[in-house]
Amino acid sequence: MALRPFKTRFAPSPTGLLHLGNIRTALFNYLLARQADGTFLLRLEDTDAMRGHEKFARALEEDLRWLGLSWNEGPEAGGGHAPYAQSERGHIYKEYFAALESKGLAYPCFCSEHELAVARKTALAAGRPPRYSGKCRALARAEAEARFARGEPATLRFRVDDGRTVEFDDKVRERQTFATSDIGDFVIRRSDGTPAFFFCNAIDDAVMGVTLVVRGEDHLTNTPRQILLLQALGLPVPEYAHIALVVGADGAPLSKRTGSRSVQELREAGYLPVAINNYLARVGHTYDSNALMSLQALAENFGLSRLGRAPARYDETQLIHWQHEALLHLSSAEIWNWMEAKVDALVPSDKRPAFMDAVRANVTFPADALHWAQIVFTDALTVSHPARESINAAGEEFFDIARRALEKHGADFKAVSDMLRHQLSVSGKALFQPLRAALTGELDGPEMAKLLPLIGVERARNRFLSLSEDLKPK
RNA sequence: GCUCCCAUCGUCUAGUGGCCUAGGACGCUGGCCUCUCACGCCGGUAACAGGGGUUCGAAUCCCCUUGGGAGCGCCA
Repeated sequence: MALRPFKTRFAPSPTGLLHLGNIRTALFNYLLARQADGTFLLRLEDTDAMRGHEKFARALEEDLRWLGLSWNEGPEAGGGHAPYAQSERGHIYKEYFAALESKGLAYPCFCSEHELAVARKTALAAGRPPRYSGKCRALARAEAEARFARGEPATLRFRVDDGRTVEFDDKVRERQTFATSDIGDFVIRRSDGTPAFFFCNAIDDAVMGVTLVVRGEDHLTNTPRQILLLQALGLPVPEYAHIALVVGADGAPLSKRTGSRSVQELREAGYLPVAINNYLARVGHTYDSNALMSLQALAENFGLSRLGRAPARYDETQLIHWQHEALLHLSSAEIWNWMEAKVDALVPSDKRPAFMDAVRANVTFPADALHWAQIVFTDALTVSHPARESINAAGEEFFDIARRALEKHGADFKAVSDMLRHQLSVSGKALFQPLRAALTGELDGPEMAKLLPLIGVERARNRFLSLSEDLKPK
């Protein structure tokens, strides 16, 4: 085979939102292409018009771009193999159907769906693999044409002869051997004339010059069929790498039940792309370094040989770890940008740097930032149960003195707490906890010395005042 | 049911016959720092699924069992 430029691809079907498993496959393909300075191709597998929706295609492209997984061939990016949506490539598949038929490698099958379903069921019940019987294999050409003429629907089946083996070297799983007798004749064109997924997928990979297909392990047993198809057509066969699937915390396939979320949901929750990429690149794959890496570094150090072969579990606590790491690397401007408009509206522009400085170590998601912004810059205060207990334990006098300290020293937290310490002879927890509780409604959070000036004397004073009122014996 | 794949701390993993009294990361946890939480630093907890072989020697090789995953469609 002539040396062809390195090309990987991601070929999702736009029938729903992208989830972590999909994205991981996309990431690996992207990383490999980038590492080899090759091409990362995006193709939309929308063969089934009923389920493939334009809006999902757009969402998927947006997700990919957001993660930084830009494709250099495909929709919008262009390239020499357009169109990149299978729904628009019918004429290409048609040619290959014809080629196969003329070589006698494919034949029409008039078996009804119902008939096949029954056969499958009985085979299963009898402990046999549910393969196609080959009933229409030997149909005379004349008979087939007569039935066509009568308007009988037929699928087109690819002929797979028994007694051969198909072998290939999987880049992750190494040598794979399959017996053709385990495969059986399979449908490549549905009775409504649309091409089957298997078929388009293989043809497009070959025709588009894909040299390495990295996909989920669920496609492993599809591979020999596709190889047979490509060989029959004299098309180049790409190399394959089948990666283990990601499963949920319970070891079962990933689902919403097990906490898996769509990329869109993760984005909305405020996860950073670099966090997601670093996490995903380490699920079932390992790097020497535990540091946060850019896509470039992730690509440079990626290796199919460093991939595990067992299904890996999705673990959100590790995703959150990478989110923390990612946050640490952001500049103030970037953090500010990351926090949402809601936060923006609450924080006076001259207080932004101080607010960011005070709060950033305590923030994992924009929602956390919003929470602190509300505490600091709005009058309303929700007091948590433990904070309330701490306040009650401190008592009325505590907050009277706190108020006076504030009036005397202003928003100087150290001076305020010192005054309380001396006048009430309290220190440590008994001193600081009620102060924090009264001022923020929480028992933990950013440094008070930083928060108090932001809250301001007026608002702080009101909080102390209203507590003194509440706690006054009736 | 049949075929294929897989199996190291709770999780992601390092480990390819002696360097393993099994290493790292996340989590959890003790300490320091400290008003708290977080950050940071220093510790700790915790695994070779089970059973047979092979070998001077096995996490590493073989077999069986168990467990998990995938496929067997006119789904993608």
